[in-house]
Amino acid sequence: MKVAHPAGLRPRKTPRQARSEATVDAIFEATIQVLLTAGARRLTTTRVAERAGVSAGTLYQYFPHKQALLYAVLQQHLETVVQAVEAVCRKCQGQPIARMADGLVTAYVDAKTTRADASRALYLVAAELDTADLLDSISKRIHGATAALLASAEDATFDDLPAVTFTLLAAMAGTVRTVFERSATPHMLLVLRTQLATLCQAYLQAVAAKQAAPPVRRASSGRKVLLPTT
Amino acid sequence: MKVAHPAGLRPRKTPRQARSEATVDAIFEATIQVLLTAGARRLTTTRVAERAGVSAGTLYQYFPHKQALLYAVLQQHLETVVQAVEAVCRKCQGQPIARMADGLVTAYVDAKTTRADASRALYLVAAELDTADLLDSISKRIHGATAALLASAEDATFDDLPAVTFTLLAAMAGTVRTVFERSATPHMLLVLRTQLATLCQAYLQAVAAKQAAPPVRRASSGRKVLLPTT
DNA sequence: ACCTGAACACCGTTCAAGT
DNA sequence: ACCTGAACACCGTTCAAGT
Repeated sequence: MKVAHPAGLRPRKTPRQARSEATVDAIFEATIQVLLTAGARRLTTTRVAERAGVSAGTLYQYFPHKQALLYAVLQQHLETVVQAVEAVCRKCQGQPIARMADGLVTAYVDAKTTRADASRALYLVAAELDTADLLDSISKRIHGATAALLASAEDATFDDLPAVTFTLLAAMAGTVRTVFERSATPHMLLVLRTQLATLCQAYLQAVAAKQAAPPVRRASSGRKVLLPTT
Repeated sequence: MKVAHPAGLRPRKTPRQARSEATVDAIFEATIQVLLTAGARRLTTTRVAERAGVSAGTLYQYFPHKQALLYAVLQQHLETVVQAVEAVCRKCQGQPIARMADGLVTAYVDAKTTRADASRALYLVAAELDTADLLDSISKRIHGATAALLASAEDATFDDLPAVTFTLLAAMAGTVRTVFERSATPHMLLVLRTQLATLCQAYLQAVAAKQAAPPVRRASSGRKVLLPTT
């Protein structure tokens, strides 16, 4: 995958030989390891270089400064999340909004759960970086995919699609983040999955401008019947 | 307000004379100023001391390390938020859930908006700190107040009150945070207020176990009529 | 091409000496 | 009691010298 790097955060040189490629991989892996074992505050370039088995100078041959290194690691992680969201957006095209909400929540939580510890470490690291542009570009891709998904809903249209998409994603991302930042217990993760799905479904149904076809039975109380969280 | 400080983050000494009290105030204010003008990464103890007009040694007389200083500033900000939430929880006792949702969202967003720039700076700073215990204690107070509020709802009860409270708050806090972290435009703030209120109302109505009295008219489509966001 | 490691500037933190 | 500022350890970053 080719990504535009903002000025100053571009890796210093691209490895052209097998040896240097191995070096970069080692530095990369070492960064995650140090992050996980020593924590964000004790992550020093010296420590990373040592763990990767190279000298400090070598590290700086590939990354102009510590920020660029962390940026690269963060970028890889976010790329995983984006691709998971994009995949689910393709998969759920044209389905009812309840299924879309389920799909998005599942994709998002899964993507974070696979490397929950790294996720947590990276949330912390992200703050020490100038990540505005990276987050912007990632957000735009997620926003685009999600807006297209919602527009294709079988049972609803939305008056203000950008605002709805924006809010839905901010709520999802924010809720997941809030939970993961406090090293989530398995129980919290379970609650998160079911409740967040309910929340997203409820929101989408509340702001739906029309329901093209009513494929969802209603309970006598008048409350919505929510699809099961698959 | 008296707050328990976790071991190691306690201010080193309590000012007992007018002179030293002024010193601490100056350090405190200088920290926020440096945070706002220089940013989190360029916030150094030297810079703070300089801006406060004291020597580095003096700063370390009151705070055992940089973390403790930032911790104190963060703590003050969070205290403001908690008190705003607690106030609105008292005010909305016994009202319908739609009004509660509105009240909570308004209180939360207002609390963040009053010092939006400091808020943003502090989100960044929080990551460099060991804030688990502080956030835990703040969360518990907010959770307690909110759970009590929801339990008093005029038109609903909840099967799993802790899970509902937990999710509602994580969604609110997370959404607000996500928006504020990208220096929110006035337009985004407006969208945030209205949409987040809708989202919280929709969620609470979706998980309400019963509606004691139906004071809310229903639209012919079967969708909920949401109370206006005051 | 790629790597090393001594060297430099700067930051967090301390402490003996001042008022 | 409170404050100063020189001093120390450590970290980010560089660069001349090696293979």
